[in-house]
Amino acid sequence: MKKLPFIIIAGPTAVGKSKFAIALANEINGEIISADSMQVYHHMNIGSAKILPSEMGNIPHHLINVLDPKEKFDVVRFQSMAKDALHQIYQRDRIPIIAGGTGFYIQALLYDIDFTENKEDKSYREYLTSLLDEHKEDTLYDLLKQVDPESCETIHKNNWKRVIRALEFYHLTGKKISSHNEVERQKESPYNAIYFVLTDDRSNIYENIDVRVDNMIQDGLVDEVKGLLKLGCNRSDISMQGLGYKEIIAYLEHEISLEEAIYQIKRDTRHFAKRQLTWFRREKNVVWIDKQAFSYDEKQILEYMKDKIRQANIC
RNA sequence: GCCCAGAUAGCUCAGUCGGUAGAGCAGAGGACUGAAAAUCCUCGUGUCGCUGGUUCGAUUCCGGCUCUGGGCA
Repeated sequence: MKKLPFIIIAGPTAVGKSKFAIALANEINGEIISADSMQVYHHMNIGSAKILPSEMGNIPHHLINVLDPKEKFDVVRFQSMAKDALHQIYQRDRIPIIAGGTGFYIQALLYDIDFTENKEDKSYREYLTSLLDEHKEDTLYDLLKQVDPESCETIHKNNWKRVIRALEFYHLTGKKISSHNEVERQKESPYNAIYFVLTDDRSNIYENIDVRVDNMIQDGLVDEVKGLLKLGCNRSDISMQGLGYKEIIAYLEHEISLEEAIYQIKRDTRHFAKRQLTWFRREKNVVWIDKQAFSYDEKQILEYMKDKIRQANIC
């Protein structure tokens, strides 16, 4: 049975992924699935650097503007929504192009990682978090040592989110997350995929970020955040943990100056871009596209992508 | 013009009771399998402003100079 086609265009923030995704979609009869944890939300246009409907051409975009900012969004939800979108696209006999910067989400979809094992248990997570609040992180780590010592070898003591998740996983399934991960890691993708990572000279990426953040402020980021607060959003919402949102909230609550908020957004976005690159570097079989190596010639880059897609016999 | 305080890593600064120096931030690398725009780990040699002097030895003490703040005229 022939595997289904699956094209990924990833890369750090502000390299211009969406533009290439649209251009490619036009040429190969594609539709775009966004792999972005913030662009899924309504009312978060400026800070998430969402493309405007007018920029989408006639290309259908999935997973953009589909959730209320009060709603939770995570890998599992992404995976299930993205799979729905995939089925629709295959039914129309078109090619899915997964575009975005959230490597974790892309991985979950590409390898069809299994997350279905358990339901949620809020009270247990709350209990674990309360240990943290009482500064009993040693107790937390000791719990994990008893239950899943292998995980303690890979999860650092200070990484409380992962320590809590590992404990939670054991609590809910009676199995070690370390062995679960071991199994999932072996998985081969069910798709006939090609994984492009668009990149650029580091200093150019950083410059683009600075310019982009300044533009966001000019375009009214502060008002956008004010509006979100009026809708009832607050710091505890996942959506409000996004870059540009948490800092502006801190500014609006008089914790920092606007100047400081802008500085932090730029700095943290730079850190984020760096982390994204770390992720893609360790991903296997990635086709790197350094814009500089193509002298920033978009046509040339597009041709290169099409060649690679043909060579890989994707479509 | 005079007085005072500074001058040390890209930035902000600490320190060396004289034996050539260290934090935070920035920056770099890494991890990540139900918060991922999240969370976490690792990495610090630089004419210690310039120039004389004292000393076995000065970035550290003393003098002069330059620059930067602040004050007095």
